[in-house]
Amino acid sequence: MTLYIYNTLTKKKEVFKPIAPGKVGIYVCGVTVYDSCHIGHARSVVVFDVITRYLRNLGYRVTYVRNFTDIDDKIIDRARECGLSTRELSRKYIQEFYEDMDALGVKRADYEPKATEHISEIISLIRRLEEKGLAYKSGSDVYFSVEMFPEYGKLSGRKLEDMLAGVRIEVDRNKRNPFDFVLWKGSKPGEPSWESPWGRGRPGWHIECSAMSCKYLGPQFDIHGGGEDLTFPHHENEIAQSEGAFEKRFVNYWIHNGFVTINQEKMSKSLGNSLTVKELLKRYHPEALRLFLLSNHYRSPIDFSEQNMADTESALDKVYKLLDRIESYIGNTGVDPKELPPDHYLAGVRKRFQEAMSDDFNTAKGIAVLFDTVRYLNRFMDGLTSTKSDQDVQTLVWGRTEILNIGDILGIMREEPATFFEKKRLIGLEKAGIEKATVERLIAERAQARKRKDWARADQIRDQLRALNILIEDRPEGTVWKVG
RNA sequence: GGCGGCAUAGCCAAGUGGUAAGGCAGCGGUCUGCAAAACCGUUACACACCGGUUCGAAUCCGGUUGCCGCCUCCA
Repeated sequence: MTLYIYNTLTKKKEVFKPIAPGKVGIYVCGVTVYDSCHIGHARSVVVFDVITRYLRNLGYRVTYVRNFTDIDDKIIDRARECGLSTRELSRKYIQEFYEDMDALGVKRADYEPKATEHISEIISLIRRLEEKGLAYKSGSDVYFSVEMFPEYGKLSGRKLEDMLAGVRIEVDRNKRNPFDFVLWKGSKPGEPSWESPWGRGRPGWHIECSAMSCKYLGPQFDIHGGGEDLTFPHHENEIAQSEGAFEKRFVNYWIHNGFVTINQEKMSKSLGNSLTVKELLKRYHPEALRLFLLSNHYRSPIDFSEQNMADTESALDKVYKLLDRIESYIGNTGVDPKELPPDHYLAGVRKRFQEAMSDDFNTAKGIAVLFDTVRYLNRFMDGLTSTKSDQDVQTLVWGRTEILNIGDILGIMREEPATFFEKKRLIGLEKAGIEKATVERLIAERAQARKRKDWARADQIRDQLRALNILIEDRPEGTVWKVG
């Protein structure tokens, strides 16, 4: 199936053609590790996790690189505040990043390079730029000269003249042009630094990505991603550095994800509305967060709100309920899904999902296919009679396989239904501050009342539970409950 | 000021030059001791507004309004 990708560079959806047939090299800008990850970081990481999963599902051999920026001004400032070394601080937040992203079911990248571990690559790249006349030393710093790179601005669609007209950058005397950016920054006493041909210092922000992407993917590769805010200046500068140094096209497809807003407001420290992943994981099932992040197209903004999360949770429950329903029907029949009955609807599911995902990774559309399938299977089960036929069981096994296959790509439906609902209950109890034993005692009591057909008492207990925000559901095999 | 994006039902959100996916919520029904869940049915004076192109546009073009992002560290 033809994969289309919207390319920020051309502002068009293009047919994806890898440089080497069957292989894809992808580099995504990771986080600067000076603070906890927020939901915006999570979106970017989850989106590119799904993109790489999907590329692999299509059969590509993917080399996925996602970096950590572990040295820069913010890290230095923050480390000073915390009384830690920059190394200690960045380690702490890298560990936290992994805790958060593991919980969200994000797979590790193939390479996760850190800037501080690639100083020599960075230095040799800067030297190369210097040799080509694209970089100059000024004071204790080394800058990239944007005027020496005629295509500067091609990614973000800006022209130097235009930008200069509305310049808001304070003029830096060290720079020849206000848009020149630092490649190597001389260090002040007490700052972390490395030896270099220009004296002790540290790399500028942009150069690490040029140096590390080249090391792991070569000077030219297929896909480069990141948040949309990175388009300018970061990615623009990466292009200038890499194409300036190697004189060939750096990246074929640029992918940028949109932002997360909180109740329609931009998330920012000054508004005090940033939501950390760690905090959110206490309130929501990780897969609900993940499904929420994938429910809009990756390039559109997505608004986080209690309401939107509640909707997403209900939607996710619906899929797990179906899986639960299927499992309790088929039991451990050990049916081999290879001997599948003809079912035209189920036969088309995979293709429809692929069509959605191949259209610029349209997860929202793909999720619609998932729910269509859920409805189909629920309807199918409604029509089942009490005599279990092999044919029916096989159809359900097939259906479940298709659901789980979609789940594999989106990174959801990773749990057994029973585990999922149990985890949700625990999160709910935690939020509501209720003991599990209390709930179970009341349900047992109600079961007794129901047994002797004391409906008044049974309903009274149900109301009591409802007051605690516990909702119950009587099934043939017993009563189940959840936190509302 | 420059560049770009978005405006679809109560809410969230896809999509297409030929007359609107999916989710949530609501209502009616089946089911249930009653509920819940699930399913069935139902819910858009037609897709911000005004022009234009077209046999036909919400989908293409131009303009207007509103919202947002980037241009400074930022996913």
